[in-house]
Amino acid sequence: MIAGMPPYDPSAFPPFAVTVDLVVLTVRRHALCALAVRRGEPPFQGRWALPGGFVRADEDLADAAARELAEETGLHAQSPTGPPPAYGAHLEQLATYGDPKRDPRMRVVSVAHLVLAPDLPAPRAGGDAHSARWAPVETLLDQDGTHGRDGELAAPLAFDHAQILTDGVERARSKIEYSSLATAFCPPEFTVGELRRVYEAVWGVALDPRNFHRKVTGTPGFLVPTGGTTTRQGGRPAQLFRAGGATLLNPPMLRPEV
Amino acid sequence: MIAGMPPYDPSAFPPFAVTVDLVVLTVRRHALCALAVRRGEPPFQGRWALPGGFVRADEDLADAAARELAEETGLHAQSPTGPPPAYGAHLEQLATYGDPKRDPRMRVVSVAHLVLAPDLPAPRAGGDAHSARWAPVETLLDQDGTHGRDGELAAPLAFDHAQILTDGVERARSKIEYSSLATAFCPPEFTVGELRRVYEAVWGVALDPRNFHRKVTGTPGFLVPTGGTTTRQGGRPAQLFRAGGATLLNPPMLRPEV
DNA sequence: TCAAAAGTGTTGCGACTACACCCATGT
DNA sequence: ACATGGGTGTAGTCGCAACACTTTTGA
Repeated sequence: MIAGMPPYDPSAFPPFAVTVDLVVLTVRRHALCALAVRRGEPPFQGRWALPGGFVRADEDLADAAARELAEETGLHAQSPTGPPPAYGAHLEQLATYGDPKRDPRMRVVSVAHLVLAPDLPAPRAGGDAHSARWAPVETLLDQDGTHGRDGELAAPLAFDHAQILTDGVERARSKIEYSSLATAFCPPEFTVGELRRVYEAVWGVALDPRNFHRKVTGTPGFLVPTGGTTTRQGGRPAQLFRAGGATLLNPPMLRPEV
Repeated sequence: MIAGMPPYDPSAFPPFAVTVDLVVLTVRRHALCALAVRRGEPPFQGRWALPGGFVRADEDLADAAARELAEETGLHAQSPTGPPPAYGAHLEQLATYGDPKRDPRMRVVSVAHLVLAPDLPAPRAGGDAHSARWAPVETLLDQDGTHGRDGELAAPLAFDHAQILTDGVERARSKIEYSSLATAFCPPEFTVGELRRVYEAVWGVALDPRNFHRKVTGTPGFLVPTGGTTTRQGGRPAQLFRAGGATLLNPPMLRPEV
């Protein structure tokens, strides 16, 4: 790049603002939910949006995303490289959105990041967010308010955030197929049934509990038994597991035909 | 994003330059090759780098990438959405690189794009590139010059371009597994054997010709026979095909174990 | 005693691997 | 004739879907 360009001159390139936006996903009450914040000022005042903010002068993109995440949720994010999070969220870069008209005020390029988090207490409205909440992805993307049980959320998301959220959800849906990332939605210790309900919520399908159990316990490195059991789901006590070291699942989990 | 920020003030956010860098891959003489340009000025003067350049003030990121591609190769790129290219390259966003120190002169955020192109005549050193050439990926990433038959290319790529190239190659390797994108490396009409040699070059493995033939011709929408035949590879005449409409392969092509 | 969830066994099927074998051309 | 690559047939294996069945708790 830059080969043959004149020496760097501030007027030689157009001014850009660079931000990070976050698609923070979790599973609550059998539904895939995303973190949304309400905008306190124009444009799109009063509308819901994805959390995010400016990248600072000497801050890497992933650091900016982790900082915004901590400000909004208190979560400590795990960097893209490295083992699955102990009890923190998974963070990875999603995509970059730079349509010249995506922000009416000026040229903003936003590097979207995807976060997968376990079910958390209500988000703390920390930092500069006027209010924040978890909302089912389906509701946030339901632009017509067709399922309008929650009129407050019926309006479409600000900016191009509906597209960003759609892309993030699709990334999450495909990544849990061939990686062990679904465990990022679970608490540190969890049962096979709880993990299965994560897959069912993210994919929006029903899975056979028996075959699912055999598949995940038979995949080396996916799950490690902790020795404990729990009956918090009712019924016969279930073994507790934590995430194993494997990150890539081979063979992958199979998403049923649509 | 931006919720609660003060009204936009040019001094309220740090100045960024935004560029696009291109990982342009093709298959030449049974080897996966990438387009590299030689830098004409510091930093990294004389070193090889990925092609790229500044995003213009009113230009979308994908448009900037397509413009740079045309300037370097004359290729007309196909946008990410839409059917496979007739005879143009496939273009998609790869990832964004924003380490504060990745360019010693100033803060540059680069949105890397991946291009898959058929084998082309020698690149025209158009635009501002002092010189450009195709080089085997293995050579470009061989930082020690261990395979140093080409001393000129032995030095590592400029900036963080070795990382970007590595990421692009890995994306290409995984995407041809579950999509029909390998056809983007082929001319408009091609034989099953030619397509197989693409997979072999990109993955660096040998595939069974008989099973490969059955698999690709048996996947609906992957290949469409044109009716013609060719003997350009020698031996018995082979049917010619063009890329079909399918973009996702189900079941996927299987990459042999490593 | 019953509901609920966990876990195991078994059968059939679809897709793959490996390889034997035939086909049609250029030299 | 023979080398070269194209293309078909077939047997064994692996992994999954489907579902019958047993286990262990709480109410």
